[in-house]
Amino acid sequence: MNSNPATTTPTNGAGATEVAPASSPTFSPLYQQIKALITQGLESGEWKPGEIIPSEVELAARYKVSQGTVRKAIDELAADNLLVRRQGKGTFVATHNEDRVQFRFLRLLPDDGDAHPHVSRLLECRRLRAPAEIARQLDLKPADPVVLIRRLLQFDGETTVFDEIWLPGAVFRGLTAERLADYKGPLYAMFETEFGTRMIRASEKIRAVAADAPVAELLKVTVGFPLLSVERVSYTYGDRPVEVRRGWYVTTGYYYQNDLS
Amino acid sequence: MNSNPATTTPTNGAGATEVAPASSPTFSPLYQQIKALITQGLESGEWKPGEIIPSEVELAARYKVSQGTVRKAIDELAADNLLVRRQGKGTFVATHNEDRVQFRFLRLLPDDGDAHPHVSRLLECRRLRAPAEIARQLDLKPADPVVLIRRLLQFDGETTVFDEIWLPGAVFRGLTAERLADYKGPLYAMFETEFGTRMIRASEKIRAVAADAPVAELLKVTVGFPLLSVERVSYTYGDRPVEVRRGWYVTTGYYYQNDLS
DNA sequence: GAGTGGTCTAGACCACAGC
DNA sequence: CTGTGGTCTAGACCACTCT
Repeated sequence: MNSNPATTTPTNGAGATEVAPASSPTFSPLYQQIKALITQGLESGEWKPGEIIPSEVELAARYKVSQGTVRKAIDELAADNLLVRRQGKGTFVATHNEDRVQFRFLRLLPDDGDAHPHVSRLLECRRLRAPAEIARQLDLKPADPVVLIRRLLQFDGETTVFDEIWLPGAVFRGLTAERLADYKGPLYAMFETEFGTRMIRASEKIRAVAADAPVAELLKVTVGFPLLSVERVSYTYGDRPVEVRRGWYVTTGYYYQNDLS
Repeated sequence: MNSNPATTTPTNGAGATEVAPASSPTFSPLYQQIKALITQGLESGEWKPGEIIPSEVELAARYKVSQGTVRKAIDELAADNLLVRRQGKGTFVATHNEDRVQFRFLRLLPDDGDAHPHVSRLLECRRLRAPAEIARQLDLKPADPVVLIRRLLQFDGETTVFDEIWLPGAVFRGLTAERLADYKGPLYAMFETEFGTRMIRASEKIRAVAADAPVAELLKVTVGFPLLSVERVSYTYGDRPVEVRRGWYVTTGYYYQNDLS
């Protein structure tokens, strides 16, 4: 039938000319099945972030479909930011490392100019049992182990962001303050290279809140000062949540940039 | 050569088998030229919002290209939300009217549930000369005529949003408080059907600010209360700015939803 | 020159909507 | 049944990159 791409080859076309049998109630186009197969390869680690994947011709041969079908599958994966096409070179697995795609997840910009390297200052990194709300958002059982990271971000020397980051303990097993402090570059790059967990997408809830005493002191503002509250849940392959991040942003001189299209 | 799609037909292929001459320094794919031609048809009003455009076969014949090339052009226009494909029916010009695509531009959601019809209360609508900053953002000359709309939005009876909306006076010539009050439905739908100006995309700068006295009174909060400040510039065809909107949102019980992907 | 992705074509067939 | 968009194929050629 036309439903189970869990095997190595797509379900259509034992022969070459035969195409979608279709008419089944759960019809799925061939290229969607190919897309799922490629995603499996990404998820299983067959092709790692930054690496090149086989050429379209090779994949077409492997999956016994035409190059055009592979192309359409890759097109969608590239649109989803899972793959990156480079004409003349090949197709690569997207990575949080050597990319200026970090402005995809940190959208705080200065009122003037644009570029802004930031410095992270780690406050703590400890393991504890998940509070009920965090467990719910991470799809864990209550009291499952989690890692809590608290940190400050400075832009041009100004303390601008306070983050509380919650991660499932089972996935981030060897994560310690030392390893965090040693690592250069964005957190998501570390998660990807050190723990094999790649953030694919995120969903944010944004509010304006008044600074309470502890946060006010960290961000060097007065109690009651208006802060941008950003609550983010990040997802990896299969839409599995793997991070809850609660951020408090000082938005004097900086703003959160968003494009509606 | 391969550069001027301002004429009625694409620049490639006088014959049928001849394809892109290319090798020119300003190479542009055929489907991009088709895309530009279709966009012209949208902008000129040849096909109006909500209407159906010619079938792929027809367009292919008109432009003297293959159906596949037209298809790729339409695919991109649909991805940009300028067109909407409906299998079995045809391809339609996107519209702000009969669509639940209004949640694309108003992203305030209640903490529980999801749906939320809102009521608009018009405070004023008057014409004046553009302040320097507004003129700059709307790409007008200082002191050019503009329309200023001030209004409140209520969700479930709660006053949640105060908006100041600036529009170029030349485009919105007959816009009055009466017409605004009479019109049912979202503003962008009215702009589209009454003034032929369709909003395509928008860019927002979001901050947390303290309510000042006038805004606090309108939103029924205390002075200094944290509000979400949303400054939006909206664009129509050709990336021409046609609206500046400054909103103040009460985010207790509501949040601004954003997806990073 | 060889290999990669990118474009374009032509033709076949399928899924869906409306008559 | 007809017309629409949606899928799939096969082949040709172009643009880009590296050797």
